[in-house]
Amino acid sequence: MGVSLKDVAQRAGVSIKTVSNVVNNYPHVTPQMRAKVQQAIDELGYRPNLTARHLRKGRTGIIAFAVPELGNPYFAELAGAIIDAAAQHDYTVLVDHTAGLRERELLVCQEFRSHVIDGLILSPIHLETADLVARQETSPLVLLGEREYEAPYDQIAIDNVAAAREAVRHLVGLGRRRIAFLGSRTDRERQPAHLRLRGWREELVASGLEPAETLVVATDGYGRADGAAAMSALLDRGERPDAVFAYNDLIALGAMRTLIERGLRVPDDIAVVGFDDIEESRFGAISLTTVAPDKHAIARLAVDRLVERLSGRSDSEPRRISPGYELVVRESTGGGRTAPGHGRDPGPRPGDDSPTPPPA
Amino acid sequence: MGVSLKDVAQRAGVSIKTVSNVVNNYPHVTPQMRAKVQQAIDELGYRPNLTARHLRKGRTGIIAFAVPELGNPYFAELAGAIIDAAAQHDYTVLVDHTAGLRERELLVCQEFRSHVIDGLILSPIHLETADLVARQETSPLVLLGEREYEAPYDQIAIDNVAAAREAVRHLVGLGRRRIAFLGSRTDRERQPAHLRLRGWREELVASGLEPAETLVVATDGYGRADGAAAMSALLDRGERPDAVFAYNDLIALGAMRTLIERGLRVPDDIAVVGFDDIEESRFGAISLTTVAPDKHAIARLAVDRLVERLSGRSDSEPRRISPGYELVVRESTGGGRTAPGHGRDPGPRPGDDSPTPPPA
DNA sequence: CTGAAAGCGCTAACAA
DNA sequence: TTGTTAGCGCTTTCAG
Repeated sequence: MGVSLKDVAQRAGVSIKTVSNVVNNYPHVTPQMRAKVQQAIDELGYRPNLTARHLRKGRTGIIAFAVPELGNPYFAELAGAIIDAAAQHDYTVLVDHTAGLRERELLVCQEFRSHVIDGLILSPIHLETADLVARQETSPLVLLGEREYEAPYDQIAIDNVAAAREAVRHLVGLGRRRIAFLGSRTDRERQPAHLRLRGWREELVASGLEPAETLVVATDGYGRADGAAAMSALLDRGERPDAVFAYNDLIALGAMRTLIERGLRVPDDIAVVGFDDIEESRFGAISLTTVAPDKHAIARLAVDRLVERLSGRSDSEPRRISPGYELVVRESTGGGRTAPGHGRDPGPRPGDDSPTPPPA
Repeated sequence: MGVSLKDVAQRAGVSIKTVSNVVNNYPHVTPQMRAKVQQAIDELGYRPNLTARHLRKGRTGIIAFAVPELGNPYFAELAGAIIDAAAQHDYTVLVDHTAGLRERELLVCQEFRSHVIDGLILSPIHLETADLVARQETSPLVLLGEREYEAPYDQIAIDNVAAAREAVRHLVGLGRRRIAFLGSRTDRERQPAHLRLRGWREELVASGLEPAETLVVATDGYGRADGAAAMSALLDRGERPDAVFAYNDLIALGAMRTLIERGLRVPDDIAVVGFDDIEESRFGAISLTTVAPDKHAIARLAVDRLVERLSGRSDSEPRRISPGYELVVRESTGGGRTAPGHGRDPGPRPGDDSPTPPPA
């Protein structure tokens, strides 16, 4: 086995407590004592057993971040931001993915590494309010993502309806009239409130246009292939939209690929808007207009909220917090061909951080 | 504090051991005893404290995977594969990123979460052989990535030189003569063996072409913006390559973006080849020809190797293992416009799994 | 400023 | 089949 405090103490001829003091940088240790102990530590190659420390202290300094799919750049980018935000508070992040399976989402939020992770940030897809309400685990949980829950947990999400409406408004402003929505869900379970779809509907109505259900295409997943397939399906059944608003960037990118393959011009024939602002969207042959949630704000808010609860500094009511977002106009809707990654960072619009009626 | 075994035992009126037996599904427990205990567990909402279990057992079931940047889809995709592979062995993965900083790479491989992670899979960039040799930490380490080390650790990496040569050969076979390399490093430290660059050089020479150093462009990082900048720099200094081989897909994608912005046609004017086969490469307006390492094989091999050492089943010599790869020809080099994601999965070529001279 | 001892919650001998 | 008990390595009172 490894070298323990006891071994070091023996070697240095001091008590275990003294070694502990040195290891933990306890201030009141005489320099010569410190030196002596340090030497023993070095000689033996001692490294503290964090597991034991965790057991003793009742916390580990590890938080988990669970996403549907790491292969989706949005979540990968978000994970990176969360790792950084957590590091600022001396927390390490354990990233897991649920593969978009309800079962795994349940597992993660119920009994995942109990007592090993201090808290959890979860971006669910299939979880229902009831699942959350039935949650046994007592460690703090912060929810991310598009869905809203009536459960007593903090939720960090941009105003999806407003953002979707802004995207659609942009298309309408461009003179588009037949605007399709790609990425509605096909779950057999009751269709959850789809905020982005609702935004599409509301804005069309507000603009005096009819939200034609024939222009709504469901997808199985949220990837490029799903977007490509959805676009094909739409075209194949004879629909000719003049614009497409996709649930996310990947679906939008897949759809664009299909359009190009079929010889349709973007944005001339069909304009495309996505959602997420993954880096890829800035660099495609045709850069993508998209709703850009402020990922760093989301990460920071989620981690801050979690850490606050962890530190017992806050037992306030759970809140819904809305970080900022902005619509980034690029070539796929006729936006200027600005060099990607340059000259377009006005900063996201300020989010609404004010308390909202607690979800439960 | 939480509910412990003792609490449950008390409640059920049995000993602590009996509860432990139930929790661990120890077979020899009478059904009625099991039921009684289970009831107490449910009533109290008991969940085992894994930290205590870890301390007792000396292992945690957690392995770490450290990559330079999660924002790079290659690493995100690989992380997903590793999480899945680890789950098969009942291991959980803690993903961390080093932000491409040498300091963080050192930290991760030296004292990262000591005794909390059972082992580490690391994809380094800046680490030197000497760093590895000086490593104190005794937990198993498996290395991934392009660099080769003379250190006593398992290394999983495709044959980068051969793969690069195959990519260049493909371009030469297309009649290209002025083939640029994008993504050489600009580190102030001594330039490490750059296998892909070496492959470029070797293949050009073998083809009777001269590897013109003016066609090699260094980049600061490995992202799309770096690729775009490198391509711009090359064109700005008046070079007119007829093909580009990039260190990775992101650089290739960025370069393509620049070419399109400047009105150059891909592949007609300039053909482009990348490396990594990230999903994005299949779905761009112009799909990207690329070297596709077998990510799932890499993940599986890395995890298997680590788990083997963890279980003490193997204290064999560290090995270099080369998983398979394949060159996927797509539109950026004039490949047929096959629908993305379809009809092109002959499976990677078999890798060389035979033992090679141990790295140390 | 340093030492002795208790105990975090669990597992695994060993006993009964 | 179930109970008792001794630690895993650490932090933390409480004395000295």
